[in-house]
Amino acid sequence: MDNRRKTSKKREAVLAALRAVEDHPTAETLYMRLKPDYPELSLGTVYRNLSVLLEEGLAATVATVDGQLRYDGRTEPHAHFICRRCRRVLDLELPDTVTPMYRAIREELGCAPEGHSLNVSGLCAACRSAGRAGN
Amino acid sequence: MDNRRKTSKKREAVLAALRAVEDHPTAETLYMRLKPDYPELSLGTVYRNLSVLLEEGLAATVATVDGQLRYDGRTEPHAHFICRRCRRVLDLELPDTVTPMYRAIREELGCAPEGHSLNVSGLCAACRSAGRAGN
DNA sequence: CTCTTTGCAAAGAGTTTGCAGGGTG
DNA sequence: CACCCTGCAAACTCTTTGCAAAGAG
Repeated sequence: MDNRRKTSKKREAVLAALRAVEDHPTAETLYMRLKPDYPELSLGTVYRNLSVLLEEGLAATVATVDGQLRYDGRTEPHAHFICRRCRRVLDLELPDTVTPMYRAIREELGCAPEGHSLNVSGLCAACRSAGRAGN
Repeated sequence: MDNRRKTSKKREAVLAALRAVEDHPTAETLYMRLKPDYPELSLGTVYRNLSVLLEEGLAATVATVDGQLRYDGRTEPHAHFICRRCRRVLDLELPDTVTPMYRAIREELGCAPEGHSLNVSGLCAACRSAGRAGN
């Protein structure tokens, strides 16, 4: 067996599309964005390539929102804000509270932390001002 | 329309089962645990009752692990440790770093935080000692 | 009695997978 | 030219939903 990975235009396109945007798209959103430029692209290929990118550490998952996985092209650890109204996912830049937390977990529980995800939910700024009336 | 909620043995049982355990079961796990005592129970009812309990704030969701939603009977905010090997979800007692974080989010981004979830992943203590050889 | 809850089974939705053909090294 | 990657569509899995019957107030 060979197992070496070959370069693929589609995979590069998926990664580029993921990195090009600030939002945290679903597989289907990525598919729809790429479709105009790659008319023969199929949704299955997007899923397959996303899973390869995750495996290679070039992409990450944020969370499952409304039953759909959200992907992220940024792999440095950072937190997210998930709006309960528009369902947008925003990046949060927060000071690092992780290092001491990891040490505490290791020492008190004997677990070996390797990564984490911090998602804050609520109403984003846009929805706050838009929605004074409803909700 | 009436809309008043009626008490239901099944719903109480679901909540009790959720509170009885330290783990963070899936709907199906709960179903299998309850089945011996409620032989006529159906999986759909578990799902329906879980969603009612979430709505009433009596239960919470932790995260989607391997495509299945994990539920939690504890509703005070707390963090979780998700083992990448045995897929167990453990409670973490961490000092509160949230209050200042919420304020920062509100002031810098204009978002209104309402809740959050913090999940740390890695190897749990049991898997660490068990798995010296593999993985 | 009225409205909610339930069992059952079918429908939905997101994701994965098998296969035959095309692409890359 | 060996093996990976892709399109297509079917298969899978988790969750939701419609309906008629049972249960609660």
